Amino acid sequence: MNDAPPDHALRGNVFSEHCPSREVLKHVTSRWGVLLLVALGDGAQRFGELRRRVGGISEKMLAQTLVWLEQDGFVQRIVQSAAPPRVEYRLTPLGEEISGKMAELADWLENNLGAMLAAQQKTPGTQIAGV
Amino acid sequence: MNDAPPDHALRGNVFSEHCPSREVLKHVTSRWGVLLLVALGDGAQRFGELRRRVGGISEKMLAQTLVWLEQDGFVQRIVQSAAPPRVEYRLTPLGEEISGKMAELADWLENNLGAMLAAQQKTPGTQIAGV
DNA sequence: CGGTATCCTGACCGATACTG
DNA sequence: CAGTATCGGTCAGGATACCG
Repeated sequence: MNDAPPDHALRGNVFSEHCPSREVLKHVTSRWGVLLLVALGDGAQRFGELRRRVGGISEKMLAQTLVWLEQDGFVQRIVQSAAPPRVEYRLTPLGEEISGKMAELADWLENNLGAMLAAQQKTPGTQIAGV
Repeated sequence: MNDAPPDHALRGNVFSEHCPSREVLKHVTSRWGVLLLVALGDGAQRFGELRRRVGGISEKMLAQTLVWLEQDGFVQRIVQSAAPPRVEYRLTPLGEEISGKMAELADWLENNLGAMLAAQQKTPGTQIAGV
């Protein structure tokens, strides 16, 4: 098939309230979406592997988030057998791209965590009470 | 005073459930956090400007998200006057970096939106691996 | 203009139990 | 192992009203 759709035919605008890109943005930046995309960047992995790797995720949210990412075209679900259920999740080419970006973000965050924690401890010039 | 070389002294791990990086990640990937960081990438802007630019944001969440970003050290709040209140928000050097990454993400998303919408309309493609 | 405080809803999300 | 179903809590987030 001609799997090169006209990406240029349509351009989103995340600043526009009703742009469909908002929905995708919501999925990839969701609490677990970003972590799953980064984790899958290392290659196809099984349900249980992902569950163990992403600290704190519940089965429900793992399944839910994988569905989102699959529907958006970032992840492909591959059933390898059925006797003992064996399912793998792997990034699509589209998913590889966004995974790379999220990995960059995560990596930068991990490296600069010190600076942020330092910032958090400084006396806020304008503090809002009760936040 | 100069007892702060924290950047390399501490490295986070987003996969770890209780790592403080999770909190920062939550802020920057929050519904409005990513959009505000991208918007502020164009330069310092006022409250009302941001409100108008980011479609759908409420005053409460604008203020709230700005507080988060300020506390994490990404945004600086600058009061220029008090007669007619004039407040500007601008990225710190730290904020510039992460803003750039989020802008890349948003840009990629906008450009590839067509591919994602196409994926969403296809029948869920669970594959039986003949690999 | 640039916020702040309060109330309220809905969704995200976790815990648990159950299925194939 | 890989989920699905259900219940319920917490909290992001919206609406409104008010202040400097």
